Amino acid sequence: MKDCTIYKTVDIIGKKWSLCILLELYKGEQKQKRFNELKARLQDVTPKTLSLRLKELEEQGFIRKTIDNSSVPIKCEYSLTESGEEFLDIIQNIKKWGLKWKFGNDECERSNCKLCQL
Amino acid sequence: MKDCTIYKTVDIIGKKWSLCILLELYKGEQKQKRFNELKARLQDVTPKTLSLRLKELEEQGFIRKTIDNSSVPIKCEYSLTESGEEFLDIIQNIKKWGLKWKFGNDECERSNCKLCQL
DNA sequence: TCCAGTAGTTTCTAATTGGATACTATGAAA
DNA sequence: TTTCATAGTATCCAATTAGAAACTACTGGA
Repeated sequence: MKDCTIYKTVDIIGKKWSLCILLELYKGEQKQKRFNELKARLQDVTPKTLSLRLKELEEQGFIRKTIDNSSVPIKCEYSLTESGEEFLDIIQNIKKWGLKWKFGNDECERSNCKLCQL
Repeated sequence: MKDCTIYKTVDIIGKKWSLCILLELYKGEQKQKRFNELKARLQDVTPKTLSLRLKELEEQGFIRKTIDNSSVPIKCEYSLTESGEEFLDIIQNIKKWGLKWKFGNDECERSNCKLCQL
């Protein structure tokens, strides 16, 4: 059972901030986002946790990190890979499900989600 | 951010056996399944963990528990609710994603998943 | 020289989660 | 009376995960 695809995929993206990070990278015009930018948007995340999750997501191929050392200070930019973008369909369905069955639309209206474009 | 629908839904179903339990309840002809039956099918789960997850899933409305005390010993049967069934679309998409991007089809062929009808 | 902004890391602690193992209670059957 | 099957609990411990707070290293600019 532990070699079940579902089981293994949940191990990768079941952690507290993983899906929110992917969602945050999807939002807005600008698809490249910097560390401090993500930290500011995901209000309650600590730099330690954000750093760990970004590393994991990169290792697992959901996101890529590009380092722009043309200017100073160095800027690191994170963006979705192709597989990460495809995973957003799932996140979208989770949101739809959550809104339908668990949390009223109004909750989402009041929260940051109104900006999430899903 | 913590009132984000995604964040909250992951809190509910991000735990280790939750999705596998839902999947197990979906499989097969017989939609009602008993505790020991689930324990046997989800090979590595301990009764404690299974018990906790079933309670959570019931509280959250994914599954329902019906007690058949007509015969002895009492039989408890678990089955998906309507919202639980709808969540299986998401699980199916997670599986598709996992097979496409992370784990070869062959892995799933070798595992119990070949029986999962997703 | 000191501050600001970049992107994190370090340390310590707390909370959550999961596993191993043994145990409970019920009633029927051998 | 012991055993079996039902459906779990209880206890203890280990591992994982998350958070708070402070700190690092780099360089440019005031």
